[in-house]
Amino acid sequence: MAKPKEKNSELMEKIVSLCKRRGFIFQSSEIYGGINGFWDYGPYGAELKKNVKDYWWRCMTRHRDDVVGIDATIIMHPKVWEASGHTTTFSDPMSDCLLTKKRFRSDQIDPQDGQVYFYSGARESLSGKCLNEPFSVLLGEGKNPGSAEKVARQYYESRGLTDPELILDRTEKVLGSTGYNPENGAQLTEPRAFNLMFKTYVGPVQDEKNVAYLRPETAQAIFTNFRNVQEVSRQKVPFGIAQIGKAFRNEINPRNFTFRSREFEQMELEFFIKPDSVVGADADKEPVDIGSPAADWGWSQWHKYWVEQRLRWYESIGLQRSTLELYYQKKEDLAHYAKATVDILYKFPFGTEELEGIAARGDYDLTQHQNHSGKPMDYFDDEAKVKYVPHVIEPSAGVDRLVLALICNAYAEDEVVDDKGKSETRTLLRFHPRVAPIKVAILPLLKNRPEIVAKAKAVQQMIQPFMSVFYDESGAIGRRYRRQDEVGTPFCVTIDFETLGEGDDAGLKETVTLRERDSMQQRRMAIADLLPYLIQQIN
RNA sequence: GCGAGUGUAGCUCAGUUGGUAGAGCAUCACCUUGCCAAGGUGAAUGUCGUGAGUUCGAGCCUCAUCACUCGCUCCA
Repeated sequence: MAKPKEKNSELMEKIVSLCKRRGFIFQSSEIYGGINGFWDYGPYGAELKKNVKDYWWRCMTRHRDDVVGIDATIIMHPKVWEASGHTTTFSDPMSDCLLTKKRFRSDQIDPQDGQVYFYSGARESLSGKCLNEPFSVLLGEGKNPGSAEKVARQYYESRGLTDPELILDRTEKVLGSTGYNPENGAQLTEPRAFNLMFKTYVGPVQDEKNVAYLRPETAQAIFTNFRNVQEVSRQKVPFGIAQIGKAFRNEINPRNFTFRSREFEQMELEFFIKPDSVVGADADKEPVDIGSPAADWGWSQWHKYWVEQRLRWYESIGLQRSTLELYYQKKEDLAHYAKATVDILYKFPFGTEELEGIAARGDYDLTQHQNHSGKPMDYFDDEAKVKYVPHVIEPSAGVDRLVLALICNAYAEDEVVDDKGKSETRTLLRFHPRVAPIKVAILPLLKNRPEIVAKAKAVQQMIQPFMSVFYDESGAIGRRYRRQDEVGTPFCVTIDFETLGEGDDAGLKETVTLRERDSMQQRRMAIADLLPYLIQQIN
């Protein structure tokens, strides 16, 4: 099994290298040695990411009657995070075993009773070298005292002493201690808080009263704005509020390129629905048509609907269903308030990992904010003539993860055989035209023919207002095609003598060669048809 | 956070037992080139991750630090 893994990490290295080389993704603050968990997007990466966000926004808000968008601040009132539960759940106390270095969540260690052996240090019997480092071991009831000594000796050996003689300070009976490794009795470090939220201070004075946090998710601003938005948009439940924005988490260990970053961007929708009791929904009933919402849908049907909507969306930007996996979170793993959560995973080279989570969260969030703020979050339903706190379905996607998935998915190495029969590798990114950073490259066949160059520039100017265009006149035409392949440009347009009406076939005047990236096929197209064709391809 | 590994030009890497740095590709200019890269000529490029130490002298040795990769851990 080691072999495919190695192959995958090689693939990942090639992708990372391409990202750097062609200007998709750079390490943040690189000239200062970089900073762990932060990444920048270069020219092509920024275009790609922007295309992804724009397309999500278009599909989720503008193309729908029942979703509106907001754009909220990153820093919010600290009570927001108390209500959401992040202040408590995002700071787990952790302790490490001094001997094995294994890490424990302090609140999950079973309390133990027994005798604690306190050592003040140890000395080497041969050299007399002394180490005055205190260490203690908890000996469970009815255990051989020798085992405590054994653990202590191992500890001092790990600190560089050979054949250490223990210096016992004292022993003490304890009850319900969580300060020792339940597996070997070795002392744990003091619990340290692992606060996953970035802390900052509002105002110039750094006082505990001014503490605020950078949001760990964008969703909470949707809940806090629920009443405002519902009123001004004149939306009726069911309806949704969408938002795209930065979020921050002090990840313990950022990994896998941009996949787990400390600063990242989310695309979140909170879709508010009527409680099942109001519509008389049966959670076990399958929706008749998963694509068309019905009046009697409850949380279960809406949840399935959004999973399907999101899958279709991923397909529409080139992530085939075969590259995705659905993970239905197990009951015991669900947060206590969640009714169901489905993760959409992508098969990355480094493993199958989450792109988006679609959670049915009941009325937990609005109720929490209602309780903490004292402001009503309920909604009067004109049709049903009842008041209720809406329930919510939350499709929450990571933009940076998706961008990385799109790059991984697009990366391909083709074997191409040239006319001399020599085979070579063609590296390309098969981006869907919708997300490709450059839509079309304009290439004059020869750069030393002013008429061709002038015509190419005219074509460029015609297209430029409508999409990202790249003009390139340097080097052989084949090389320029390959350069575009490597950044995923779906179309190349070449201007030649025929375009000018100077070729053998005068009928080709005002036509260009349109070369398609994936098939490398070329065809002749009238300049007049070019723009409508391209616009249709990228929308 | 722990353990192991890596860090030399934009990228991939070479650099002998310590003697003030090289290749290929890429880039730029000019020429060439009539549709799938790597033809010619020329040019630019690095405080060898960063900081300290040992040394007459460090890319090479020592320590620290930062970043990346892998494994553990973590992942509301």
